[in-house]
Amino acid sequence: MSSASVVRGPRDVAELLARARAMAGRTVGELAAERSMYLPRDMRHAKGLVGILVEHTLGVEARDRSTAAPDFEHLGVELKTIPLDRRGRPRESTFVCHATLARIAETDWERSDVRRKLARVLWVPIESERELRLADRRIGAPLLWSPTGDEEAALRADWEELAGLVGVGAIERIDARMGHVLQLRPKAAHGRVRTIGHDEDGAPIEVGPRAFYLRATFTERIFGAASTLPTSVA
DNA sequence: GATTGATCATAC
DNA sequence: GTATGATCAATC
Repeated sequence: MSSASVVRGPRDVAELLARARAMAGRTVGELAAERSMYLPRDMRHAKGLVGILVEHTLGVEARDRSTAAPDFEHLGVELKTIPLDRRGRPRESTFVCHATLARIAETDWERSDVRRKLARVLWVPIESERELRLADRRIGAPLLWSPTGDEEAALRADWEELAGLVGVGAIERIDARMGHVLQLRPKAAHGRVRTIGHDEDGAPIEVGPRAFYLRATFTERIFGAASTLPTSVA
């Protein structure tokens, strides 16, 4: 494999999986060196960097960002890295997608960005103990996942509750404690960012941008169900 | 220790 | 400025 070359997109899911499996056991430092990517010492300045690195390594191509299409659009597969602790449990919630507050009331679960993104996900675990240097973190075995019937029902219920509240102008009453598996949380470069929402009367109001996230308790079950870990979390 | 709200980097 | 890639850090 030549260094820093652009990786072409995988032809099919089998090729994508083969590439992902080939990454397993390698370190973030190795992958970064191949792609001539600089790794900051401080994780504070490296948020999202491993995600981009894995995208490039697997061949996610530049694409239209104006629609919420999955990373591998022609395969219908979304790529997500997920930080795991030494017990194999997710250390963080998982960003799903931006919430289009002004328009969310016009859609439904079936046509939602959340459902489209999560229809099929290639999870790439990253060994992520806090004290482990970024370059030394290893890539784990990938997992191609689609929601089970129960999982989709849970996602749908949360989405409908949250989107419903946004739709009736009650966004200010939503906080991250809502949602059993799916949350709506702030998502912005900094605290002064504002976007347009609507109040109860349909009048435009300025609110902080929000995004959908999967709770760690939800993603933990995904890995628990398929995991080869010696003990699952009772 | 887990969770919520805030924040950081990059592409366009 | 918006959206995607996430993790940090204050708080519970």
